[in-house]
Amino acid sequence: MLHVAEAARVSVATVSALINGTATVSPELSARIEQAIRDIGYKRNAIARSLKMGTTRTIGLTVPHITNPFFTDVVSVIQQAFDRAGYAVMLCCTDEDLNTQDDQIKLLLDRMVDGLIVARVGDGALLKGIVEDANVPVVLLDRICEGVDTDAVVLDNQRAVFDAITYLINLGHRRIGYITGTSDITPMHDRMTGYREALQAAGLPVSEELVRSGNFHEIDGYNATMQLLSLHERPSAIFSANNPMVIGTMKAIRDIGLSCPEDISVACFDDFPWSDVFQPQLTTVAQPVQAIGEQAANLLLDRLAGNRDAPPRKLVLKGRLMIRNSCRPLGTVAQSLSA
Amino acid sequence: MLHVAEAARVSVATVSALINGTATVSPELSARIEQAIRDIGYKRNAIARSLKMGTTRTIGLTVPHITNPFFTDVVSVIQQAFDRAGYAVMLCCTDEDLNTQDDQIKLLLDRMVDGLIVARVGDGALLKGIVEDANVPVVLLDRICEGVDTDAVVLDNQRAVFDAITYLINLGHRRIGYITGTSDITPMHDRMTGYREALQAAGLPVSEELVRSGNFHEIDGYNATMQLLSLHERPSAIFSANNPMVIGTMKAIRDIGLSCPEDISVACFDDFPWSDVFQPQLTTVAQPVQAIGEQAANLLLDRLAGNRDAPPRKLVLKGRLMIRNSCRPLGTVAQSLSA
DNA sequence: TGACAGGATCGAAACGTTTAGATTAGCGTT
DNA sequence: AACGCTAATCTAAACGTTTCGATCCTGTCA
Repeated sequence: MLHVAEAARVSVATVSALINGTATVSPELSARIEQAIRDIGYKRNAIARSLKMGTTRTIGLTVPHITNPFFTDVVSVIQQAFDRAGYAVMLCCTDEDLNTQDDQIKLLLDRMVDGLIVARVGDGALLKGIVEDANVPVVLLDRICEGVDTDAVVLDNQRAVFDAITYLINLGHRRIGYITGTSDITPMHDRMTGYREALQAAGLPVSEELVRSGNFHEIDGYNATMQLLSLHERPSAIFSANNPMVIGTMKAIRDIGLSCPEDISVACFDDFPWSDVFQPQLTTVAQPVQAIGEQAANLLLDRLAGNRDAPPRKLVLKGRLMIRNSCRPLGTVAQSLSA
Repeated sequence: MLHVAEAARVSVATVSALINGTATVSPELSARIEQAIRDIGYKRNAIARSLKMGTTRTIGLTVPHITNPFFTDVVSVIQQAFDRAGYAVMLCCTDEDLNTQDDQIKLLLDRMVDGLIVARVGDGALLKGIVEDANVPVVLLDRICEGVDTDAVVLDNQRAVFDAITYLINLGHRRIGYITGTSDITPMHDRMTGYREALQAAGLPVSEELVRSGNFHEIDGYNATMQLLSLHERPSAIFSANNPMVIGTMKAIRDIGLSCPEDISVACFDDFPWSDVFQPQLTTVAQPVQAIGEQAANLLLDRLAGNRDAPPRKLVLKGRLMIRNSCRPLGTVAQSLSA
């Protein structure tokens, strides 16, 4: 900018005034300055501007795994929303690791992001500190934190799983295997609650041997399924509470020589774009990814627009059971239901 | 930092020296400073540091669509690599739009990213300017630019498609539909060349009616497939040169009442994690995503480490044909091959 | 004609760092 | 006792903006 000012024979203050439109500058100086800008190829340095203004027009976004299609979609929506609003987004993947998450959030804060959208991992102790220090607005995505009072958009996980399990029960399934992620995050906890409640509501026992947990990866789903399938009395259906893990479930079923839905029914949380075109067409609980992403972006943009003091808002969206053909009715349906 | 300095009764220079280890500071001052840092909860402002140092330890990454599984995976790998190296990554999705891409790259440069990884869109005129102005190192990903002389990592697209089409031909297919993306980017161009050459090598005609192009989205694949399937003499196999479009292809096949591979064989570019577990198990050309991401990251990290003057390096990796069960041999194989 | 309002322009401080160079203190040599 | 050397510390400028308040000019009005 100094060079521009010199070339146009004006002060830097005038250049700044013209660029930002913060004061009127005469036509002739404007012309000179604009010419100089073109000649020099000047571009305003956003870092210097950020330092002075105290705002970076950048937000931080952390998710556990970007390869999980649910997060992929949400990230995509959020990215677009902030792009439209003229914000850049720094993306971090925490790989479901608490320390990684802490490091990344610190890194983002060091870089003076204006806001944070976090699909958190672990117990959120650091997050609590951040929110309370209240330097930047943060919105929680998908997963909320007990002690942390801030904006959030989540799914009614309990209800969604309740409905899915109830659907399986109505098909005649009595032994329903359940594969969960680590239970220290709310969605996994709530989904598990939905599972238990559905069984209880149907008067069925909750057998611990039917519940397995893994760390969200395909391999974990594979191992969990292997265990379920080698039970003395194996389940007739399996519900996987997480999207990548269900791939592992399907591989395990294949490797053990069974087929779905003939030998075993499968349903899972989170939809895939290809669910209704490959066989078996998976019955899933679809999250409204578009809405989730947009709402999260809107909540944060609203705070960034200056609405800092409004009380925390918590949006709870509804999942939708997408019934396809990966779950089959058991022969005993009629009797079981009438029993 | 000023506050820390005051609290510890030292100068800011000493605080800086201690934090960065750029000079020795006596044990007693160190203790006082560290205490003050803890008391105040001081965190270094990365923006101010960036301004002074001229480096942000942030890189920009632009891809056309993050929801394309190929890019999802590559982004994930790149993100991890830079995370390990202490860099943040700003992610932009250009949505296959040239103007969007230009805007985003400008935005990234304004923010003084230290480097750029670009899976480009369009003819790359702006990119050429950027690379030539040589302020920041850029590595091209997946797609190269004619006039732009910079680091790049790409696939041998031509060979990969040549092999895939040859495979179909060996199965006995003679009319092979081909669905491409817009041909202004190198991979699409090269893949198309591979298609033509494979046909020519087998002495088959290249019929323009069998070639359809779309804009990379599922719906484009759907429409293109619909057109191919309504041809007077419809193809016995379809190859989709892009990953999301093949979903559209499968939907079109389903909607028209055909099935794969019984009525029509399908293969495509880019692998899916679930390819070998759902039916039909798609035959695909798998790109080495892990290697691509790592190589791209390494090329850029090497430049960032100071190796600015080395000549541009272009890495060409090989695809791998993953043969599954979505392509069936035609009855006429024996005769055709011996003919 | 002189005072003054108002618009255009400018000078300089500030944002929070890093760092070159100056200063100081301590200590062994001669 | 004077000297020089080294290590520790400090002062102040610089990075590229924004912005407050000051200055300058022009024209209007009494």
